[in-house]
Amino acid sequence: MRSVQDAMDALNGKWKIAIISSICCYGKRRFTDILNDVEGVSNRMLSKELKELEINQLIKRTVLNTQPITVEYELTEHGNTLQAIITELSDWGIVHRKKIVGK
Amino acid sequence: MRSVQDAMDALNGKWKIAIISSICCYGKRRFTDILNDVEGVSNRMLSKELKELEINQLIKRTVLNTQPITVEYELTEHGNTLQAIITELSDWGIVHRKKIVGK
DNA sequence: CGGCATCCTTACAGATACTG
DNA sequence: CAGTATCTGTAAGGATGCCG
Repeated sequence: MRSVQDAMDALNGKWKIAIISSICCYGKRRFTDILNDVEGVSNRMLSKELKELEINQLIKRTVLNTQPITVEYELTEHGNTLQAIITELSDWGIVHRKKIVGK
Repeated sequence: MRSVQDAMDALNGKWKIAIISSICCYGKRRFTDILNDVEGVSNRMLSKELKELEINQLIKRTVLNTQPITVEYELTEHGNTLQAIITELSDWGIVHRKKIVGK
């Protein structure tokens, strides 16, 4: 019961799922890349959501020693376990949309 | 991709999952019962979230012809399909909590 | 009993500009 | 490039009171 809330807390915010999907899809992904992948997100929000995902140990942030600096984001092992849930949510979302919007 | 967002939209708000869990757990549940089940929710919020759940055809609202009136809420067939997701979320939430808070 | 109306406070999030 | 800082509007949500 509380555990469901824990899970939702880790995924809340408008962009987290899209961000995870972007990173997951490419394996590794840079800040600006994600900014472009996720339609509508601002750098401010992206920064904030990435930070929260990192705190929750769903993604890993790596600073590369280049000039100018490059930052790579990738899913952690723990982050990867989300895939099953995302898939289920996606499946249900499709059914749900058909149900509500009509076929 | 959008479908995940559709699913999240249907489940957003602070209380929806708890409300669904309450109804689901008992089969049928009345307004005040849910108000007591879900710790911290106000009648204003409960009313609002129930309405949204009803619009999304996840719950069914039935007014009984008593004095004073009684209202019963129950999950629709469509609402019941959420159980799989809620279970998965719950499982993941438990793992996640262990991971973050530490065992 | 089961809400709705109102008021009010805070959290969320966009736009823009700036920094190492 | 990868963010931070600030400023601002909106919306979520709590408290309370009223009504059929």
